[in-house]
Amino acid sequence: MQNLAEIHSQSQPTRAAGKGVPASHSLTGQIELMGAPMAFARNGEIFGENEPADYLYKVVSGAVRTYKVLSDGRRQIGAFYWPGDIFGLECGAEHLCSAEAISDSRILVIKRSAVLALAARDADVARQLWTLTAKELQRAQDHMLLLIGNAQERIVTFLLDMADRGSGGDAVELPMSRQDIGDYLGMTIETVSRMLTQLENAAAIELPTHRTLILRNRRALRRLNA
Amino acid sequence: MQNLAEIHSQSQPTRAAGKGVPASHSLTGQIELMGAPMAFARNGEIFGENEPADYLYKVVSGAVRTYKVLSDGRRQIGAFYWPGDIFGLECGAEHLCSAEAISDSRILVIKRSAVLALAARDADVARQLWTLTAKELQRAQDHMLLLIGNAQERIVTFLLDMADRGSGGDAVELPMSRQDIGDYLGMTIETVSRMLTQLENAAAIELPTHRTLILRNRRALRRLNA
DNA sequence: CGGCGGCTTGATCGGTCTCAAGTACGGTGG
DNA sequence: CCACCGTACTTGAGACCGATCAAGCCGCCG
Repeated sequence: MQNLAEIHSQSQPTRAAGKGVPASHSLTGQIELMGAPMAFARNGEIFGENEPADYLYKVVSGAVRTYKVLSDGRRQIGAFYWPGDIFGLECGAEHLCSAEAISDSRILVIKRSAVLALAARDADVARQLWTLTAKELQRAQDHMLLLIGNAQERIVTFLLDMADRGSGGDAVELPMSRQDIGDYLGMTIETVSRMLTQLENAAAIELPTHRTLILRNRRALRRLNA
Repeated sequence: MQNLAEIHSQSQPTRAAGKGVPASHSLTGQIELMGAPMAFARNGEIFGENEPADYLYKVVSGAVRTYKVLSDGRRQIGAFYWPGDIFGLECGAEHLCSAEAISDSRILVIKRSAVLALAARDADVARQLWTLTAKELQRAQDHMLLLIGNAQERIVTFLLDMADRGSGGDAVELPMSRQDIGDYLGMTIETVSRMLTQLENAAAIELPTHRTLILRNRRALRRLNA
């Protein structure tokens, strides 16, 4: 039910983009016409590290995590993707990380070869592939800055990020587990939990459900964020 | 003196590439013809964060660091660049980090507008701009993985990296200070120093000079690295 | 109602930072 | 060539933060 609602709210702007497309979104528009929607169950693998990167992906509904697993078993989550986000785009022939659905998701699956062929003819499309990768780079660099802060700074930055990417209001649905958050921020679930409790006690946030976050004092959060 | 020698050893392969250019290096070849060499003194600023990204850069001799400074004064070094490396390439209009010469350096300075114009006409050049950014992304992701390890793992990975990028032998010149290393690895200079001493005591490395590193036991290092 | 998985809370341990001296090195001038 | 100085680096002691290990709690689903 919830998924169906999400599909509607997401696919409508998509169709609109397919008609009156601003130049800067032509890749998104043209690409989507080449894509086939697919359903992935919660925790289902979308692609694995070192697999051939024959496709790229766009989230229609649900949410996705990309990650690498280190030799000692630790898992580092590289990014979370929301409806509208494109992921799995590689310049080389293989995926550099794995991707899984965080919740039941619908994903547009797009043939890479078709996109590359288009890019070879259309400089505009080529530039947008480059732009997408540059955005990923910027995201990775911001993520690096996150990892050098202390636990509180990491959590606060993360929560503000989540809120910015959500509906815009103060209530945010967190589709990922505490383990996911920990693996994204480079800390244990215990520390994640403690920091959340601490922020709740400080009246900066509220957690009516484990997966529901309400920002109560953005100003205070931004101050802690420094 | 040393600089002149470096310029020679570096500029020769460059000239060779300008003549019989493999397709996959055409950007490097064509771009260099558009560049003007410039000298930067040790610690000299090459560009600053948020400045217009009108140029991109290629190290001829010396070494370069890119970094961001956080509001609380901490500095995070994003990458080190050696002769042959290209840096400062942005997809957007502004630089996202600052860049400084680590030692006295000669840098090829290339007009971005010329490169972009070329890319708009030549799909091959466009693809190589994309490839360069994708390489940066991969580097940033590896750097993230570095930051989640403990101090010993970070140092060991760093040293092995340095050795790989050096002449290939076991002796490596480290042009950067302990502070640079610390800001790259997200730790204090004291911890950097302690880890180096510890590795030296374990006979894994040797530090005849503060800036000279000799790997004595790569196997042991790789094991610590895990 | 029972059981399981995900989350929280508590106590302790260890690693890294911080603060504070001490030391070696490179450059400069006598 | 040596003495001097300043900077960069090393070493040490103590505090603090987050990891670890171990219970306990909550919500969910059968």
